[in-house]
Amino acid sequence: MIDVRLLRTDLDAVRTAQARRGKPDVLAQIDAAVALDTKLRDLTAERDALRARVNDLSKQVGGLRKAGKNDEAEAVMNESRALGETERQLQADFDGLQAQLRDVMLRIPNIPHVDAPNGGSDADNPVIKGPVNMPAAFGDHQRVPHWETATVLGILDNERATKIAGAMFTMQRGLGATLARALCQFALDQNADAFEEIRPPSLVTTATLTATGHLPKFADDAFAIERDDLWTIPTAEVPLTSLYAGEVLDEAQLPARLMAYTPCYRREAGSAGRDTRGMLRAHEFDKVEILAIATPEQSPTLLQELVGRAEALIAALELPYRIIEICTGDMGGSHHRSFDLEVYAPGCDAWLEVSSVSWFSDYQARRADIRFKRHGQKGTEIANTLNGSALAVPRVWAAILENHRQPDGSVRIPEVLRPYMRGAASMASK
RNA sequence: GGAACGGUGGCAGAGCGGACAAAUGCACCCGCCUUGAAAGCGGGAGGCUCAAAAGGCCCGGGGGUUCGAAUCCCUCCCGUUCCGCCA
Repeated sequence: MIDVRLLRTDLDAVRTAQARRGKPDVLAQIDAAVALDTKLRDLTAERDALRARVNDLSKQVGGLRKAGKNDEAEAVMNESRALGETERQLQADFDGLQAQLRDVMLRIPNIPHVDAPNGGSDADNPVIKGPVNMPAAFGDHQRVPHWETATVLGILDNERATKIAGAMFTMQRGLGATLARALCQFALDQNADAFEEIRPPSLVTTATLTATGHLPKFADDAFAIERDDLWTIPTAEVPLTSLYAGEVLDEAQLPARLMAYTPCYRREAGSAGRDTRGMLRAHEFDKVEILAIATPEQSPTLLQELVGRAEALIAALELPYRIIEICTGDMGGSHHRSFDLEVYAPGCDAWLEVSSVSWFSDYQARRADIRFKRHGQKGTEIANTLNGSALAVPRVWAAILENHRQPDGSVRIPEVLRPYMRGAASMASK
């Protein structure tokens, strides 16, 4: 959520910034929020004055009773009783308005960072680095889609995954499964110097999924376990962001750096029929996420650090990549500023998004109620959150199969992964 | 799933219808004392809302009773222990 106070103090700035997203309905939501907020504040003043009166009368009753003046006490009680009726009515109105305001506020997106590039769609995302590791030319042996190579090598069995779980599920076998696990372990180990490893729940409550901004707007994208009122997580961002929800952290604890490997579940509603082959899109996949909870001042540096860490992993895997910045029209609703890391897959002839690193300013932290206290200062302040995929398995898995495919049809395993694959240097058909 | 007992400030823990934002201890901050520190003594300090003051709200969440609820009632959630089941 953005701070409601911004609507009162900097309405024009909010409008201008939100207009950069190019979503007309957002401006309408802002107007609605302003109207509700104004009414709510008037009502609050009215209700509080009434309450003050009731509180005062109640105290009088206590005093009169003790003094034995029961008749006078009775009169005051009657007056207070009458006011109580009005108070209850005002409170009911208040509750209704507040719920409406919250509902609108939850749907208003974050304010883009001043440096986020303007643009209307992903076509406008500028490439800010790369291509890196791009060979002058790819060999014919690399122009083979990973699903063909994987089938020949017997390391991917999506037909049986479909038999077991339905369309859009994948299943790796043998060294293919080992490779998926190796990528996760590698990503965790590479970031263990600065991040605490967490193994969080992958099923979460509605409140937790709301904190990150996935609800209420994107309910269709998540699997719901209705009987138990739980949701499957689309990313480890969800449980990690809420790890300190409702808590007040000491300034010295920041930045808190957390990382987690989790399975990720996405319904991919609206994507039926797209990327049906191979590993490019699935309902369930593995990912290692790195995340920071920080002060606003620490955030810009952390954002660069997270991008750098994601980049280092891809570079170590000897894959061609580039970094793009997400423009205002393509940015996620919770995002303040974000960058994507794309890997080139010669077999598919496509740039695959393998990592997305974002700064959420205080948008998620306000929803999750994560605050911190500065030394020597009164009060608390909303924290900032940032996160990024250190490594998302499926597309990296696919890119390895395509980039590292050898003329003889085998796939070379990058050096850095071999210790995680029982020393295997390549995957070849039997 | 069943039973019992709990959920109060950063932590521990009292309060169980009327001046309770809430005793006390620990931790914390500021003084005094001291060469410095500890101990001791004195003082301070919760969060949210409001531009601020006033006011209001917050004793797990929600609802109810009452002139008045941390305190009584209902309900949900969470925790601990025991039983059952189980990887």
